[in-house]
Amino acid sequence: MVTIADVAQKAGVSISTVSYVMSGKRAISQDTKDRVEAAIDALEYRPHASARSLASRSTNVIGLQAPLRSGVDVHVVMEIVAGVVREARAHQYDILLLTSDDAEGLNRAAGASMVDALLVMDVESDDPRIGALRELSTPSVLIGLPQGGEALTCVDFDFEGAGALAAERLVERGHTRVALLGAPREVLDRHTSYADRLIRGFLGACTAHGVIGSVHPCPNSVEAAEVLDEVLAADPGITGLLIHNESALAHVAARAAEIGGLEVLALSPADVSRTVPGLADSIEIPAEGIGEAATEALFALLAGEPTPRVRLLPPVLVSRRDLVADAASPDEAAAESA
Amino acid sequence: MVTIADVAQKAGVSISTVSYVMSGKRAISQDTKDRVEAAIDALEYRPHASARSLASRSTNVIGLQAPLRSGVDVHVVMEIVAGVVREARAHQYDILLLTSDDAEGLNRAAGASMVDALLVMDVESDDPRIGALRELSTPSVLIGLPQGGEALTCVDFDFEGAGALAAERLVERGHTRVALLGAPREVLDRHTSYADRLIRGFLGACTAHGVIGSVHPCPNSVEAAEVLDEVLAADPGITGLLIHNESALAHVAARAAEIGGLEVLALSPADVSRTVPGLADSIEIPAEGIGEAATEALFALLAGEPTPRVRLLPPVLVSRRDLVADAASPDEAAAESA
DNA sequence: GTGAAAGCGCTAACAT
DNA sequence: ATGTTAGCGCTTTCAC
Repeated sequence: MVTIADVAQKAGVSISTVSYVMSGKRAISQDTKDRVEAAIDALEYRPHASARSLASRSTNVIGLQAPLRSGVDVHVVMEIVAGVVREARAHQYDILLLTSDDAEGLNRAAGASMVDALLVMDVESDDPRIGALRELSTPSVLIGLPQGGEALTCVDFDFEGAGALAAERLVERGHTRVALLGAPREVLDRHTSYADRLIRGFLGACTAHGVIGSVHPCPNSVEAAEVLDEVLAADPGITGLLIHNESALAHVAARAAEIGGLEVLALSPADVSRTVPGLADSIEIPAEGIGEAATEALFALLAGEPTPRVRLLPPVLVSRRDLVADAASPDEAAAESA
Repeated sequence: MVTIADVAQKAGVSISTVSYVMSGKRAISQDTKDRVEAAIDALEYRPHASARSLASRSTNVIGLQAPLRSGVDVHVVMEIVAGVVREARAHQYDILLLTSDDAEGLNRAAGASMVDALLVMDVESDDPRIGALRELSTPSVLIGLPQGGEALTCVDFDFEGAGALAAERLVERGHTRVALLGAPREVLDRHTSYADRLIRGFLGACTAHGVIGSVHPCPNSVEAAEVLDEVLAADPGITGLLIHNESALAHVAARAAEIGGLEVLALSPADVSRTVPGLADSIEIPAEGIGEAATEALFALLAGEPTPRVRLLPPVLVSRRDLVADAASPDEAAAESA
């Protein structure tokens, strides 16, 4: 293995000079710098990550707890992770995917100094990890917005606002009875932060506008279509729907088209809703943007820069026409909707 | 921060004794061991990962390159990763999710001694990373089975066998013209290893049995149903179908049911095909098992144990009846099909 | 502008 | 059965 001493020797300088050339933490003559860099290239020197982190007390690694369990919208999770990864790479950081998704996993990673910071996904409204994070001196960001989490930095999509926006839109279009077909029962039962907030926003706006809104769990499968049947059987007056379930979306939309007289709004990543016919407007979940924003916030924390304790990405209503235009020419459509 | 010296002092022993108590690498009297363990608990001591890895020359971290790009079956990727994570945790390893998915990313992780081993997903038939891995002394396992990859350890599902099994099954059921609706065009164009092998197995068996088989790329959306229309328009004699595309599956199956006279076989994770009605038999992709098997192989390599250079998980045909029974009572059905 | 050397916290010889 | 100590490869004072 090539060490910094090998580089120093080859360049005819001291070890510390090599270190300073790499870090740029002190002025180096151009000549020396050139020789050192030549030696680094020639030897294909790669600093030993552990040695560096032991000496510098930082790892350039972010710990990430991501939900690999079932029930979650797999697409959304993947895109969030992709956003995290992209932003991390831009800062020369790597991602440690923590293998245990509880509070102990966070303590372990932080306690063993494996990471500089922690990113926690899929936070539940009352999550035991929140307490653990608060005790830790390791900076952290939650992707989600739990009840007692206000002491921590939280980044997420504004699900409450999205629920309200959807309800208002349906009201605007003349519907007086509306329903939210949401996550599967297991996710609702777990009181996943986003599901709770979406429901709150949706029902709140319904109440505010004096329309009747209802919420229904929805399985991740074709049976979702049957849920729609049941919902309509129970209340045939329902004409406006909001679907927040990636795997159910196409099935429910298809069934709604068969039935007729229904307006279906989707809440999903743009690339998912774009492929589903029969939708009216849709609200985009900027999944990759969430991952990016959360990671940005983490770096701000790490840099000691001021960061808002809560950042919610705003919901945007996209009309079906724009969605189609989007697919044809992304740039124009983006400019238009801006 | 609590260090090993703090523990040693509190327990009244030397630091090496503490180290040996933790590693179990030499005999320690029960009394000493008790005192050390008490001190560790009392101080909540966590060994510094970098210090340990610098001294021991191993990190207890596996580097993973996972495809976060589009086109792949997101479910399958997530389940494979879940399998990797589970198996890694069982061995006290963590996962470093590499943020660049090229050969340089592998060189960087290995060169900087960030990982003890590498796991590479989504390998293409002719992948530049194969050469990079071969140069590296870091052990690695590919999830996939590329052309020139035989020098490396490869673990995957036997897609070629699955293609053949599917074709044979369709032949058995009397079909003489069969079609494979597979991955989206972008995946086929990339010559992703699994797509290539599936096609080879499917068409090979067709030829062997003297039936006419064809292969069609399939978009990840409802338009998949239209692909089916086109395929049948081009050759109305086709009566047997194999679908290998998670997001297209439900749509194609639904359209096939409308059309009638078709037999649809699915190749997908069990929990996906289970939710789709109208399927005949299905072949399960044991996604989590792939991740597990690959990680097992990696640990065998790490331990210097002999490992087969190629391990392919065998395809199993599951009849629709068992799928349904499965959902009702997993244990019984498992026993039955065993 | 550069070098020497003292750690960072641990493991694993080499002691006894 | 336990202790002493020399590194592991780097960063960062201090010194010039």
